[in-house]
Amino acid sequence: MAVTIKDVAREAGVSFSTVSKVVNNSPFISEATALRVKEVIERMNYTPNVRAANFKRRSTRSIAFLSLLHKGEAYANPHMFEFFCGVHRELARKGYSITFMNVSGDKKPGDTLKAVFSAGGYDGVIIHGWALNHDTATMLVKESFPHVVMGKPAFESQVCWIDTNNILAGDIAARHLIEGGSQNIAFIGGDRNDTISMRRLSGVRAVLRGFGLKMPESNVLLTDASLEESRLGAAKLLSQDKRPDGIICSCNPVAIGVLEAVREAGLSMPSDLQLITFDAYPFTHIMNPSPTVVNTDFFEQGEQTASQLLKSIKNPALRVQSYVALPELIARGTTNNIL
Amino acid sequence: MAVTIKDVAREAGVSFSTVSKVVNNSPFISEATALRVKEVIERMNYTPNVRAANFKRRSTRSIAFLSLLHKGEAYANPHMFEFFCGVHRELARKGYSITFMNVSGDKKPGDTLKAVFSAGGYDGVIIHGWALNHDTATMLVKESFPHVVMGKPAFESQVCWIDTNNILAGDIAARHLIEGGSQNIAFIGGDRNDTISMRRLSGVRAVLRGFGLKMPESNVLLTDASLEESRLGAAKLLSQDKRPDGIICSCNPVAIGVLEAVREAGLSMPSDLQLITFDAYPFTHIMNPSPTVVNTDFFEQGEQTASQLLKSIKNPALRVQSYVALPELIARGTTNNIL
DNA sequence: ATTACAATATACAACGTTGTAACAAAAAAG
DNA sequence: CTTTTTTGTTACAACGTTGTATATTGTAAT
Repeated sequence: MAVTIKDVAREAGVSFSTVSKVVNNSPFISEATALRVKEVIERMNYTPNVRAANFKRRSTRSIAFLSLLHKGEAYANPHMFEFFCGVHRELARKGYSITFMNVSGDKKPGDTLKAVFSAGGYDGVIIHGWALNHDTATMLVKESFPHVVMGKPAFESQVCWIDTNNILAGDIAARHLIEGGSQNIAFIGGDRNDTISMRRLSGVRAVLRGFGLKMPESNVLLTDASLEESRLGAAKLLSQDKRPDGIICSCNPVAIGVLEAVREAGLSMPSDLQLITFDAYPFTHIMNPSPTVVNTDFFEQGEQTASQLLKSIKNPALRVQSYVALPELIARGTTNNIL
Repeated sequence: MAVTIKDVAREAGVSFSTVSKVVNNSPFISEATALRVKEVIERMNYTPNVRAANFKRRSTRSIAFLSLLHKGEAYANPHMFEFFCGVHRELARKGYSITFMNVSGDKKPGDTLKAVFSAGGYDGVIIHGWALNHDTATMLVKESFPHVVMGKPAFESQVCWIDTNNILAGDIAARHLIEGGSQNIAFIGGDRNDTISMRRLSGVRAVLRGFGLKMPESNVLLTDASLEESRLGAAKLLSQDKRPDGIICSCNPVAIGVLEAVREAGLSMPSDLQLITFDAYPFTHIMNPSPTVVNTDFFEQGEQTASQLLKSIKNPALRVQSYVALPELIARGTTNNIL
């Protein structure tokens, strides 16, 4: 049998309430007693029973992290795990632990989420935007359960979310290409369902308008954002009469496809055309040429998300919907980098 | 106030023990009663209080996943997260949840681990070999706490571990190069502290011996396994008199460095020399040329680890130390792939 | 000396389950 | 018609904390 608070109390000659207070650093305990009790705790090798404490305190000091997860996810989507690392660090710093949950096994959407708040095991939840639909979002709001959604949902909703400013990211990308001399810019990315791609595109469009530049609709390729589709699309674009002198890729698989198409077309970057993409992907920096990117610090965004969640656990009335973590340009080999 | 088991009992006209048994699918309850109680549970929207249940049951049905974690980890080490995904799927299937913990913030090594088993919050632990030293391993064994270590520890120990057979992986790599015609094989990898690299090397050496081939010590480069060091090392190796016609790289950063050196030396693969590496890294398959790899399915290895842990939770006497997940050749563009 | 007031320490009732032992009822055996 | 066995249900004591209300002590002001 493990040593309990009562054993310590008996040994130290105090009541077990006192021991509890010492353990929880209550201010209503004199220095002297605290020291004495701590000595006994140390000597008897006492560790509080978290299960009992959780039960009594009605809080587990732990939050749930919900996301979609498939085999190969860590390779396909490392940004999400980097985000997770950030969340983790911030929560750990504040004494919270974090439980990872997969939504992709749900029979009905929202099953896992329902389990999270009804079961009483968690103080809050961080949920990936992809793992949320309109109904589950409404559920979240109605329960007024502490939460933060990673990524602005595609639909209108009252949930608290945190995201990168993708419109601004598009803005930065377009601006960089224009400064580097591009006039005839193309955009290759995901279709309507890919809201991130759409937001980046809208940022791009706004900048072009501002500079009085036109982007003909034939220069906007919305596909499934896969490597192969992008390669084919880019090849067609590059073979046409007035080929673009700047391409903005909505994400890395697209960029890699486009890079191949450029190589196959025998063109070189950045002299013949510039290319820019989003979210630095591991090892792309050693590619030749290495793509210029507009990057987001997902680790930092995770930290911010966690810190926001803790705030709203303390004050459940808090409602935040905001862009954090400004996107940042990393100029590399596929653009003319004017100072 | 949330609805408790007592409310349900009163409403259903049974004792609250009965409700508990219905909830836990005890066989000592008649079909009829069970049905009636379930109806009330449904109607009153009762969900058991996990905190109370955990406390009483002295089990949380949750396990801890300990690992080293730094900013950028998800990019540098996606295999670990893929492993984690596998662990997660298997545990979720069996109704266990999984809590992620970071060891890198420990003041003294073993602090987090100590918290895991003394605090009584977890039924078992999966710990990364890197996050373990000799002392903490001994602690783990002495506590006889259910655990599995990911990766065979570098030191002798009684802990339960699961790993890929890296000696076999080295064997497969060397064999493939020899079959492709290489006679003068080099190995570039991490130094003595990098046990994975060492095991792969020992597999390589055994095969060469078997084929009666020599690998001069000058062909074995043990560095920090970084991209840059490997590039420099390979460049030197390739400029020497009797340059190797086959290079085995201990991991991907090494391989990428070597690929650069080969390109810079104006050599082409696989005609001038063959190259092989380990653990398929995302997007390397689109590189030109794309490296041949001896791969491990980390997802599957995670699943096996989880399943092993659950077994040893049920039967704490179980002691397993084993290689699972056989390495598998993925022949790509840097080797002569003889059928 | 008495009273007032902090500052500390204690007593003890929760918290919501689960598991065990006790019990009742029905069925089977004598 | 009793006795035994089986099956289904109940009563209730834990589990180890925390927080609140209460008691005790020490110090300062009257």
